[in-house]
Amino acid sequence: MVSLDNFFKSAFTVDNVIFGFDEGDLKVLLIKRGEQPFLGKWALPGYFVYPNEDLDGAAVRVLEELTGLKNVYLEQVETFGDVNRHPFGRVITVAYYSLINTKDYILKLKAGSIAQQAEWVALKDVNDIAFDHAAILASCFQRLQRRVRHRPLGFELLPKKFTLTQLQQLYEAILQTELDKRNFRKKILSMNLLIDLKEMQEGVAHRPAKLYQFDRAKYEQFLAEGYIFDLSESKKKNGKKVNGVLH
Amino acid sequence: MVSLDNFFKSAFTVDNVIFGFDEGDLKVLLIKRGEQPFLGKWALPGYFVYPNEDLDGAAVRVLEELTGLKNVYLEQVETFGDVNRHPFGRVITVAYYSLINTKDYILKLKAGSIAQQAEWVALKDVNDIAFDHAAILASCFQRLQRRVRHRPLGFELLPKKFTLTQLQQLYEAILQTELDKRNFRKKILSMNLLIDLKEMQEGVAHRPAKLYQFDRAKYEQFLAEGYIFDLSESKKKNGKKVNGVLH
DNA sequence: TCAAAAGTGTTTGGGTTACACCCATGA
DNA sequence: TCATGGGTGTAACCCAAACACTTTTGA
Repeated sequence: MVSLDNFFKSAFTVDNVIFGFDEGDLKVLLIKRGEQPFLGKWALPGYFVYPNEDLDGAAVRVLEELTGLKNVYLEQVETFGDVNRHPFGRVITVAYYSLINTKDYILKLKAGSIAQQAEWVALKDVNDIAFDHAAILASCFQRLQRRVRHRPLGFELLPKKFTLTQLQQLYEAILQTELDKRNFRKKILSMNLLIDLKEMQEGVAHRPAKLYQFDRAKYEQFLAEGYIFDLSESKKKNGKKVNGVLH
Repeated sequence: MVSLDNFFKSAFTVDNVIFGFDEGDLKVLLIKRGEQPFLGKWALPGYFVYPNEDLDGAAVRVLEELTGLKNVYLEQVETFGDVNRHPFGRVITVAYYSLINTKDYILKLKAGSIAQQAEWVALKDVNDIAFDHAAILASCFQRLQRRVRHRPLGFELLPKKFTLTQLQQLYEAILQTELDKRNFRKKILSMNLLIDLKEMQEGVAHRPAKLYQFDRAKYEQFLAEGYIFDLSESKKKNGKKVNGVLH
């Protein structure tokens, strides 16, 4: 039997996939690393978890140090622990993703930060990032795609006031499909989670759209009452619907 | 800036929620701990991850050392890292669950194993277990409940040959609901993932049931073709169906 | 008046639900 | 012959999907 001391030589980090939505594209916030290893390379923001800090706390800290944002949607996804994933020793990393409204975002790069610079990169343009971050990003994106079918998360990525078309474009970006405008509006409005602000877009060169706001209070009330939101769309293959199986 | 050395003083473990199905109940395999901390207390099987071992590998090892089983369904769920969750120092744990057929199971308790004994405990009878294992168990069970709606996992928990009633009882145990017999059979059979073995139950004091087997080859073929299985049942609240929202 | 995006209803098909009685076997 | 669980079909309903034209604004 090995002495337990041999096990207390590891470290762990959190890495945070920060999603934002801008110009019709789903984007991720990447940093240019200001430290070894992978100095100067693009990577997901992340850092070691401090001894007196729990995992969620570390994820919040990483996000806050970089963006100044607190109280945003944050969810743990998966832990990556390949033996040689970090050149400095045994380091496993707990991956989180968060959803922020890019309009709220103010880039904060502290002196001595792990990041030299930070940049929003469209998901499809991400390539060659440090560590196993490509796998982490893929896993988090997949989780987001699933979650968004069952919970009204889209609003986290939009400004307070938004149009239904913006919301639809966001869902299309996340789900990587096209959605039918009329059906989308019917479903979204049937949730009863949108407040019609009785305001209009201004200064657009076409018919202005109505502005809506997410009714967070009502959502939390629904949750408390035990309602389950299932935003799922059915899945098809070759235009043929695949049957559900249970019940 | 702290020296990185300060971070390399932690350890991590895996804990494994091993589900089995027996006598109409969903059960978990618990061990009586043969080591400090929590010596003599019931806990989930788990152990430190060795320096040369990745996380999935450690989960497989823990399972295999205890049950002798390999190649079973195993899925990482969540990582728990509260600062004081382990009395010996900073130890985070990666939680997995696995699904096994209790008929295949042969308890192996090696000398010097971390377990003094092991026992199948019905989910509802689990109480007062070591560490934060209650939270881990809850998280894994929740994951199982979700997964089983979308993937044909039930078969992992049954003997090779089973009856439709056994399968239904299993789903009822996992989902903690009652299911309609006729509708359940219709859906399950419409999956086309069951092989009718043309055999019958024997020695039962009632009309014998047909035996079926899961068609794993066809399932994998379907997966490869991109089919998505959605075994979801709709959710109700007060008998009123809650609308889906997307598309 | 033109371009651009907003906004709006109806029909159809398929899947989910609810529901009750006869069958085969061993005791 | 009785108790026990096995096995089967249909009708109603609801939701998802498909689909096209009019409206409003700024340029």
